[in-house]
Amino acid sequence: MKSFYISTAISYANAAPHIGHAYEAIGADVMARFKRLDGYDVYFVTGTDEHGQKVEKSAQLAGKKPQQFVDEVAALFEGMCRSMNVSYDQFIRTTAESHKKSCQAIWKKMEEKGDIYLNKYAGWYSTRDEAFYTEADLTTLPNGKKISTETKTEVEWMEEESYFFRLSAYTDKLLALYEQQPDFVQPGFRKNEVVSFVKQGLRDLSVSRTTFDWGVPVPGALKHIMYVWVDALTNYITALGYPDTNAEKFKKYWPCDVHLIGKDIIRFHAIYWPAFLMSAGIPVQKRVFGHGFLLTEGEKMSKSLGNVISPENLIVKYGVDQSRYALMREATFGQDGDISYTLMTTRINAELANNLGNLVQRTLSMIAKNCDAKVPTPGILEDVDKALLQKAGQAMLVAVRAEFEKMQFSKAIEEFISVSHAANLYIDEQAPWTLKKTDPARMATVLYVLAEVIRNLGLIIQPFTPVAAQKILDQVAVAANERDFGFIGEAHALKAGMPLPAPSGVFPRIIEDTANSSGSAAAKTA
RNA sequence: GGCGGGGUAGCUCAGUGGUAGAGCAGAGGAAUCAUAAUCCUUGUGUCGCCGGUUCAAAUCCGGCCCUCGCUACCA
Repeated sequence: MKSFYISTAISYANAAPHIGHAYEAIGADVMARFKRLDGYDVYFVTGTDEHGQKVEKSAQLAGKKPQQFVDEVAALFEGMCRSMNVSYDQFIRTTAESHKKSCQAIWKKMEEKGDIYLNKYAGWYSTRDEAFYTEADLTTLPNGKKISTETKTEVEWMEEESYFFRLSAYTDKLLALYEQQPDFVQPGFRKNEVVSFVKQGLRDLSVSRTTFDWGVPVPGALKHIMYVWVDALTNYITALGYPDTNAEKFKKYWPCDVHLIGKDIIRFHAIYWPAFLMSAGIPVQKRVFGHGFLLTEGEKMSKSLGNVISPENLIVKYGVDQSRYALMREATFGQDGDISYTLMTTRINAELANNLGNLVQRTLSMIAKNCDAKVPTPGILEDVDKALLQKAGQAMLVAVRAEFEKMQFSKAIEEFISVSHAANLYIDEQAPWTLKKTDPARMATVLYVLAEVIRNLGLIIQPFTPVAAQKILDQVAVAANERDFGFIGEAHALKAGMPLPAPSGVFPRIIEDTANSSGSAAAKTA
């Protein structure tokens, strides 16, 4: 069985999860579910990045021990994933003992390779910004003092003993990697950015700190704490059992098929991480996909603007499946996307409720009333019937699969929504309510074809709306073990005469409370 | 400043040489099985601006304007 390993970035555990975390987790989940249904042995990892100075400080501010603090934050992230029905196989935390061992092991490998050396890290440091600046970022004032051009804060020259990673030695190897694996960084425009960055030439990377304690100690130099990115990136192999490269999971799933991350951390994943892996003698991952950010009405969400759309609010307003669908549908994955309650409500109503939900409802209720609540017995299929079945069968799977390969989830949705539209058109043209009086046998054929289309649609939507999909499949009496994509298409068509349960609505229309359109409209129950 | 994207119907976008397209929103109609859902019809838009190449340009070339991203050690 082909394997497929997908990871999200591990979320930095200094604050509670927000919609961006949910977006990434759902994107990875949709992909993971698709691959499982499409016959892959999938391993899906998400988790939290719990070390570093910021966590240490946030814990202090909260009056808590760092470990207690991250325990609580990690629980929030895990809870968010569960509430969004994210089917991860492992939730990894960087404070786990196994992870420290893994980090120290990869460090030693890089050291053995000769890529780690001790030196001084020196630069212009702003205490207020907690950041180093390069000469180019600074403005010299008339009095000779230097300030950050952007933040206007004063900087001072700092020197700190630090271990360095010989990143400069990997410039050519990385460029060769991007050349040999054209899809290594996606979307393509991100790859261009990465390549042009690397082409400038890479400087060695400071990979340890001595100014705080909350992290993984450098082996043999305990006052040094590993730079958080060495720590964080290594989670992807810790999760598979590293440093035991003979571990069953490691052998089965590494190299990772896709690291799904936000566009802001592409450099770490597309440059540092493969360099670390090459240094440590570990095969590099196959792909890095940087998704965009969610905006609302063209603006960043922020508490001060009061325009924050939270995962919890989405679930309350729309339900889990609909929220997942709206997020995956509204934005082109890879680019920034604009979401708002207005846009999402419109989308959910137009596509899930009116188009797909109503197709299921109108078909199944006709079958319940006119076909003895059983899968109708079809007569000879006409060309229109065959055409629709074909469109809803293998052809749909092939088209959707092609979009998943590119992680173009919104396009994948368009593919099956167009099938649903075709089915609605077919009903209107065939008018089974008229055939009921003129040609009941033909009516049975039409309703059979529709039920079969609904079966295929129920199968294909599972990655996006897993719960609703199960309800639909239950309503057309599809056995629990016949719900993977191998069952899409005519070879596994519904058997006439199977008794069907009473139909009930799956995707209710969202009724906006006009008095408070941005807040708490309720979904009418079906 | 350098490099790279974009600028097409009210909105989101597709369209890389040959009479401008889709979805949503709006308007009209049909139908009535269904979640006031469905289906059909309906788009005269200076295709950012100026100039050039061509029989022919949204599509190629040059210039300009606007906008977005990247331009290393917080993550």
